[in-house]
Amino acid sequence: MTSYREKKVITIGIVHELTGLSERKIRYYEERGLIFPARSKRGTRKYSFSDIELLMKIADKREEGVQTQEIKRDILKKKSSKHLRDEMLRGQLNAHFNIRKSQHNGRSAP
Amino acid sequence: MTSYREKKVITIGIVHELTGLSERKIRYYEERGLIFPARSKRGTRKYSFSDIELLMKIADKREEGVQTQEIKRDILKKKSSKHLRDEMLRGQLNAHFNIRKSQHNGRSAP
DNA sequence: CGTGTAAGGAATTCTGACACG
DNA sequence: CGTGTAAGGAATTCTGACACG
Repeated sequence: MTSYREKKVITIGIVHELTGLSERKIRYYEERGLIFPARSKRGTRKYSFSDIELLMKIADKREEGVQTQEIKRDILKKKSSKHLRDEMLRGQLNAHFNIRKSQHNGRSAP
Repeated sequence: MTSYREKKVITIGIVHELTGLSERKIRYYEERGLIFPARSKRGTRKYSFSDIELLMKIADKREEGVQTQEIKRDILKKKSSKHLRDEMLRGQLNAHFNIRKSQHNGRSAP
């Protein structure tokens, strides 16, 4: 999969245009560990569309008065629940295909 | 649809990193009408992932010795054949749904 | 804590031009 | 025709710091 959404290719100026956030804020959220841009060879930050979406969620939280530390926790929680979901999904798929296999083979899978 | 692929957000330096093409070449292909970056407020060029893919195709053609004018023709031809395909597809879908409608209603669609 | 700002330097981007071919 | 390069200016980005609160 090419995954344009995850590819880090957008400079901070464009991120500012797209989100309305000041460059200062964007850099600060990185400093606080909420976001992790890649770096080009000469050190300029590069963001993905996914990063931009996250930044907009962060901006919403901040407007509600939520502190960056809180937001960071939420992000980590969300991330781990996604991993969990993916693992459960994988588990179900494996079960499914094992069943299909055993039906086809007339015996249980190895 | 958000269409990350078509969104023009990538600066020429990153395009250079991604394609290996010199900035001179990238600008020249624009001058010849092969590619159409957007511009930021202060005039810096912005490219989409789609543009980058097209640039790589252009680079291949150029390596084969094809002139920019030829390449431009190919691009236009490809574009119009896509439009044609889309129109035919739309036609088929319309026909399909008209049939389904008339089956459900017991009469032909308006 | 979160954000603005002025500071200075380094890297980026732009345009129009000359070169070679 | 297609591309490199040197030129000069304008805009971008970076870091570390001070300010306010």
